[in-house]
Amino acid sequence: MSADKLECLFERFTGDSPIFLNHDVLRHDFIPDELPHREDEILRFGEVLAPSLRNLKCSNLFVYGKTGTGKTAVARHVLGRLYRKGLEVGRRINVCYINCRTVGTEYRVVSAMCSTLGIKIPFTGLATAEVLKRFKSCLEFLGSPFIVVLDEVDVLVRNYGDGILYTLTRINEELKNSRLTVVGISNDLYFKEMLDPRVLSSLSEEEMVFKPYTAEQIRDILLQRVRLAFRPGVFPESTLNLCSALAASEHGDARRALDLVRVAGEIAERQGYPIVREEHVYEAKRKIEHDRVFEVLSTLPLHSKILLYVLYVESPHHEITSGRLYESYRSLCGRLGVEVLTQRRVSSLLNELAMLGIVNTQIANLGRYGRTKRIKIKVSPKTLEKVFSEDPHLSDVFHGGVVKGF
DNA sequence: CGTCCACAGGAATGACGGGCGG
DNA sequence: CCGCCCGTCATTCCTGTGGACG
Repeated sequence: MSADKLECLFERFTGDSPIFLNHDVLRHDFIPDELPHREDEILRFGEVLAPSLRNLKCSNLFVYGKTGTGKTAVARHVLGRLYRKGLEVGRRINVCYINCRTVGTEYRVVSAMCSTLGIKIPFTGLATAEVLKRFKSCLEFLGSPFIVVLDEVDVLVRNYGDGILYTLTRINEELKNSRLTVVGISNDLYFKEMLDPRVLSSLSEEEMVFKPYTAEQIRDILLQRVRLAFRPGVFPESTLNLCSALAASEHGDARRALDLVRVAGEIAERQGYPIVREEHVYEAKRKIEHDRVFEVLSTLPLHSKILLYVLYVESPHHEITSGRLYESYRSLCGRLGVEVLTQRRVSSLLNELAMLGIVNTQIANLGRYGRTKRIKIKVSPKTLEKVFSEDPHLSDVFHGGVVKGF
């Protein structure tokens, strides 16, 4: 790119955007003042948590519904309002939102709870029980209510069991001055079956179900955001309708709908169009899918990437058995000068890849010829190639063109 | 009809980097 | 500084399994 073109590019970003008024309202972490078609849910949520304003124990709450049905937005909205109301009447209400997919382990959940109280916790080195002890004594000292929202709590329970939930729901028995309320949010409707009955009964003192949005409801949501986000006349109705229709066909996921709107706008802006057209939406759809997968893949641990590389080379379109995969994996590790993990470990990594939806696996019994797992990759070669070429360990092998024959 | 293949996946254990209290 | 404990990631050891083969 010549310097002049670059200058042009920069110049376009120095002035106000011809497309966007406020790009931020389309981001995931933006919580609008009004959530269309979730008024009832907000009230219910508020009813359950309001007693904290009197420093009373609230019922624990369990929320479930598919992705993009507004669970997180409602929770954060109510939490924010409650917190501000607390300030207004001079009562400290500790609110803590935790996404268990990002936070990941019991230890990190408890330390996140500590950090909303202002306690610094080292990222390793302490027993979880010790961190919990500090949390309890600090909360007891403050004497104020604490509300913790565990978003995607099913992920945590699947990996670590329901021990932490059991501890958290019983913690009130040891607190004299303060109250802990647990709100669990789950995408998985069958999550309840993983819970110990005692945990289930105390966690779901109150329950809410979020239904998917209909196409019309998604349209309303988009309309609200589009008005805030774009300059007048930039985002035509036909484009908006297309976005709602595409999202509604994907189980009424409002988040995906907003992604479509945002990315379509970005594409239009980058290409210098004065309005966002339907073709930009289709392009946005492709880009989102690609970016999502790429993001997941590129943050994978090295050995998982090596496994993907083997799958990419050996059988981009067909299945491979776990035994053959492991053999190829070993030889590639040798070539890369990387230590080789055991078969057992590789098996676990493979299960993680399957969980992420990157590969399909299926156990196959071949009778006399043993039992194996058939593995098939689900990611497009193009995305994989991009991941490999950007990985410091794999780019050499990949760029060297020595794709076959290791 | 029993055997036995070639793995799956659970449990126990170890190495490592790190914080804590004394 | 030391001895101890922790969480995490990996290894080692192990039992389990469905069906083609003999």
